[in-house]
Amino acid sequence: MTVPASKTPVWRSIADSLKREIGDRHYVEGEKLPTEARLAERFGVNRHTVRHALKALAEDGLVYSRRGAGVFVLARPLDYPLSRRVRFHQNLMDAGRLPGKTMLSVERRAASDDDARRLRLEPGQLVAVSHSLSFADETPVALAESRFPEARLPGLADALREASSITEALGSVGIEDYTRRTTRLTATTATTAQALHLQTREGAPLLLAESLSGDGDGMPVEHGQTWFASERITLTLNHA
Amino acid sequence: MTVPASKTPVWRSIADSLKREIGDRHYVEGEKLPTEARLAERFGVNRHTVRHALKALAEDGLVYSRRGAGVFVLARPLDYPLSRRVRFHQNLMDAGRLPGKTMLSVERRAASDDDARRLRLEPGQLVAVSHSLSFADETPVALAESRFPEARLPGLADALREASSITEALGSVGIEDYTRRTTRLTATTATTAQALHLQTREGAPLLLAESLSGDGDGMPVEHGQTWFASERITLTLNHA
DNA sequence: ATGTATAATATGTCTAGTTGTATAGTATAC
DNA sequence: GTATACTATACAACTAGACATATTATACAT
Repeated sequence: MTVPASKTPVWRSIADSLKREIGDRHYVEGEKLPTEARLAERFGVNRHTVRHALKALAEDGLVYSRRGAGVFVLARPLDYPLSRRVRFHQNLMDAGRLPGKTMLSVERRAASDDDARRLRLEPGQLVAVSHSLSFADETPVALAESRFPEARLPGLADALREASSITEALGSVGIEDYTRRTTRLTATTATTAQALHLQTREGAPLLLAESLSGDGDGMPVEHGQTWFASERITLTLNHA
Repeated sequence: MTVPASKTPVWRSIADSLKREIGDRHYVEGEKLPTEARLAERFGVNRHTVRHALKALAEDGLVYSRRGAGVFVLARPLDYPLSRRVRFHQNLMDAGRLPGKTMLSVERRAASDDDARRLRLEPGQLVAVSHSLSFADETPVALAESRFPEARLPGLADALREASSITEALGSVGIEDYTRRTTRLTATTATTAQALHLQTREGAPLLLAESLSGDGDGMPVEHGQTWFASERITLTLNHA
């Protein structure tokens, strides 16, 4: 259900943060750290909490303080927490176009009010719903649920079941050209089921892209949600 | 001592009561609720029962609590368009929200290898580093850490400290026009410190946008990371 | 230049109050 | 029996403000 609550006190994470910065030479030996008040502002905590963190650093012999003057760097830590950013650097431009895609299921069902509004159908008309899993080099990176206006594009559900790609399936029902209209991005955490598919842990950060695609005339042809395993993938936008 | 046998638990009716009061603007955005102890007194229950009710409100995103400080009222979610020319203030005002930004800290320090590569400096040259927090109607929505090539734009750190916006600060050192070159999007979960700033819980989903902006000639002027409180904001891409 | 008074900053200490968490216990409903 | 709802107590973690004390920066007189 919930992410295992790490019970690291705030002051400790602040201490680690400063330790890392000293280790990375953001502050050099002899240099004065920002004042307690500024650090408190920066970390969004009370001055006393910062003092607690600084006390820990002082006890480690990393800094020392002089009343009225400031806090100064004494030495670098022998070892400090490694910087995060150990990431898979997978570049992809367009959400949902990845090599390696497995169709998990394709169903036909009546459009919900929401589906109908987005796909410009009447509630109750048929929509094709597909669930799919995308891979990059055998590793699952994205889980998608897409809805198509089956009522307007009869035979699409069957085509989706047989075709090897969405583009191909759409082509077989007469849509030669479809483009993404909008994408809305948020972050979520993985449910149990999502974690299973994406081979990650429950509560892992996921990037959720909700998209709407249309044909050349702007008529919607697909509306769906794609969950990316954020630890394995990065969406890159080139504002060219 | 006799409690009337009702089907709904006491904590739920307390939650409903508070919910109604917040809805009725009895308590406004950002305002602090009475302490748990006082609420317990007022409703004639144990503090833990009040806590149970407050937990429900927090899960609905209505309130947020800070240990040692109190419980505060939050605001509603909103949409945030991502485009080449990122103008936070304009976007929020278009959405009918009152934008705000507070500079948490501005420092100058030596560029790390990573900073240097991205900003096209030599390692060790000066970079200006700012931490800032953006608001919509008093509710924090984004936390940012930005790095600027101070070596190439002397005086920028001071300008950032005084100016009311990044655009203004860059303008004062001769950068009239800057645009976003790339944005990389991932999802993460909130660390303790991030949760504090964004007034959310530890482990809450965050949308992380890493961006690189350049001037008219393509020379980098800013490189930074922005963490969006995903429960309060959605990034929207218009593939126009 | 040098010394001095003064204001502004910065850290040190103290008191009080608030939320977070852990543990234990009681009554009631199913 | 065993959850569920609630009470009771204690302590940890953090905030908030006030004030003392040490240091630095500034202005000014000499």
